[in-house]
Amino acid sequence: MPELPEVETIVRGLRPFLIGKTIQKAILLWERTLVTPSASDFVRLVDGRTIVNITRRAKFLHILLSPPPLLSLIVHLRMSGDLQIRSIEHPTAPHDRLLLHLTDDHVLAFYDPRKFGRVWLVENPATVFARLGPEPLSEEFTSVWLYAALHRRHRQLKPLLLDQTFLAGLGNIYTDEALYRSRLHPLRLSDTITTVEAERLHTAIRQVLLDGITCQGASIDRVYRRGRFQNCFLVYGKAGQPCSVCRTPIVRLIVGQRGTHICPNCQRRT
DNA sequence: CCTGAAACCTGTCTGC
DNA sequence: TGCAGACAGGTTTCAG
Repeated sequence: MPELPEVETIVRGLRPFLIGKTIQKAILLWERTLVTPSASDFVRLVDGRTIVNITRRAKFLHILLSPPPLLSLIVHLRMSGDLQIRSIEHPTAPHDRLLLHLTDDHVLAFYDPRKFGRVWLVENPATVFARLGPEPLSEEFTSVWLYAALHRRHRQLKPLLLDQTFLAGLGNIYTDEALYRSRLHPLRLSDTITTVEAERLHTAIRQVLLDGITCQGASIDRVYRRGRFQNCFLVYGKAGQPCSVCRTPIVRLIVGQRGTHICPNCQRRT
């Protein structure tokens, strides 16, 4: 489900509600959701801890638990995950995988129909984030960095942009939209991108993510319902519909096993 | 190093 | 109506 803008929206929504709340009891409903530690250690370690902050790194949510030494509760929503606040009258729903009962009679539920989502509880969050590339909305991500990084590799553009060790936060939708906005073909080899093209791609990536956040993400199925960025898609899910620039029908192809949407006229391979 | 395929899962939609 | 098949916003692992 969620890419960077959706996760950012969820974090911003949860932050004012969760900060200051204390965990009274944890219930793990699907064992494989928890990467580390063991279920019994997890339940024991979070019990009685207070949420002091919640932030985002790439597509991970990072919930900080006091007292010191602080523990990091890290969540990746993968394809279908969501974090939802439940009232004590309706504390669970089908597909809930982890419940955190809070002392104010609310429940923080990790809801995840496809069971791909994962949770970590660690002392050092860097162990989970170790391999991630830069944040695309940070100052570290510049067009100069992007050009150099593209030329250090020899890979198809789209799978490279989806690689979280290269750049952290893009997913299938925002990659297609960024490539379309920068008029680059998803199969272009990364080391053939010119300086001007890298500048265009850099601008498009940042702009599409910022637009997504402004719209509070995109809602495509019933899992994530908050956003309206789906109304602004120019290519994703638009196969057969006319390109907004040249009216050529949008084409759907498969790149790196992922559905990929392009304007075959605006996004030439050579 | 790079690519593609398969695996992890469940739900929804389409077409016969 | 029933059923097979395709498809879904992600990531990891493995073979070539």
